[in-house]
Amino acid sequence: MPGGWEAVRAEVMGRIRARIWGPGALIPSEEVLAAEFGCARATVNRALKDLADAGVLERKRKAGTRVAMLPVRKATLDIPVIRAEVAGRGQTYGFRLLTHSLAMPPVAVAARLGLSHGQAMLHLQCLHLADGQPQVYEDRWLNPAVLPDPAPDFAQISANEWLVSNLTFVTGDIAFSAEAATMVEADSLGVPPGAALFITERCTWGEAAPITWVRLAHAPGYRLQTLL
Amino acid sequence: MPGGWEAVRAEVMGRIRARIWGPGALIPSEEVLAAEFGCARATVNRALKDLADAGVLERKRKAGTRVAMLPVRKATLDIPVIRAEVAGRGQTYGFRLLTHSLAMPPVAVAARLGLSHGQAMLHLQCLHLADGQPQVYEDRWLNPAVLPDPAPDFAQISANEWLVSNLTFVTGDIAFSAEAATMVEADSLGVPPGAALFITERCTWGEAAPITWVRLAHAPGYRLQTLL
DNA sequence: GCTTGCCTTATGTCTGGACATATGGCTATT
DNA sequence: AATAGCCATATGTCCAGACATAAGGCAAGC
Repeated sequence: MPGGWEAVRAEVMGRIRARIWGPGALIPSEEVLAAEFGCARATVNRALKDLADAGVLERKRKAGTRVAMLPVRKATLDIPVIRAEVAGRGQTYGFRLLTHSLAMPPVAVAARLGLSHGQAMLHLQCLHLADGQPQVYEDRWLNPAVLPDPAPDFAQISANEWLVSNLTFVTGDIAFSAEAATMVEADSLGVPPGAALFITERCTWGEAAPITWVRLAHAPGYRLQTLL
Repeated sequence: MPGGWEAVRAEVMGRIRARIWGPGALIPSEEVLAAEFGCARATVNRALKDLADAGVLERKRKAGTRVAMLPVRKATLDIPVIRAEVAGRGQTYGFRLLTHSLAMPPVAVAARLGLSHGQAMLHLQCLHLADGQPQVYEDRWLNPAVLPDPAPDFAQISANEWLVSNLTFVTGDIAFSAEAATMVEADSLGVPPGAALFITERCTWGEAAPITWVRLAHAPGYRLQTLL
């Protein structure tokens, strides 16, 4: 039964589907499977690791490999860069800086980034456009300590793009939710106040210091989609 | 410089951060790096593959490995099973079947699943509760062909749970958006009509036949969160 | 009975070697 | 000049063997 690690994965997956190995069941060890499939243990390892990454199997040293009780499906979605997303739809991208100031961040933001709340941050509000139509309203707080001395002109280049191409961030988190449009958002996006908006909220930290907190309010109709 | 493939990954990542290898730059071949780091090529391969999976590198045969121009960050989020999610917060899970009928699906649903629109499907509407409070309004169309002859009693077990533990699905897609609450949703969730709801829409197909289309409307306050 | 520590075992990783496969670029042909 | 075919090369995969590491379970000691 040749075909490489993908064949092994397919065979194992098949047995799980056929309920030869039901949910929670312990499956044979890598060594045994390697002998059965006539391949090296490393090949079985590759296949099982892949299934474990996908959430189908649960592996623990010594305990062995078992079929996940609840097949917690994992989806990988790539965080879109707005310009690329707009360009990908064949529309022309535009961008307008609305406000730009050094101010005290709300406690929630400072706390989230782990900054003392006596620290001023750069506050940017801007609008991303597709073919002239407002697409995303962006509200961003930026740690001034991470910027170079002649600070970039954020009226020319979107803060997001400057950051991704100048600071390779180490860690961060992202959250999605739905919220009613505030007055400002409604006004900027050209929708009635209270309209349902898709919200992306992101925090990123650099090697030592926090970098930025950003909240994106997407115009109605926005869908975040991915394969399972 | 020992330490295994994670050390190699860290070193490579460090050079990218330090802009020794800038965005778009071609980095040395696996063989060269293996010689430099004093390890086997397979170890370098493991490290580079990991960074490629994370979206930091782009690899092509013969062309070599280069630093991604736009570091498209990928986030993996695990699709929650509502019962587990509620239980995980220490709340007691509840579930109410609202309607249950065999009916013609809307064209959009049938088309999405690839069924001829002359085909009747099982239509379920139900409500998921946490400590008695409505959490999620579920609207589901289910292909009756995938059910066993004495169909499960979906008033007792949530369709979602019956499916995940009885049909290991092969493929599917999922989409997230924000929409204003319809009358029915508002009524069921106990929110004003038009409130901003977080919507999850999922399609799943089995080996041969489509299985189900489901739309979940989450009560206000719901956040889908993950690390980058 | 309860705890502590060893011992076995299954997975995780590394090595050094090999072949497979895709593909950019060169070369020879039209 | 345009095109078709070949070749060198970088990645993808595989193998057989080895050691590392975590952790379940058993046994000895308290």
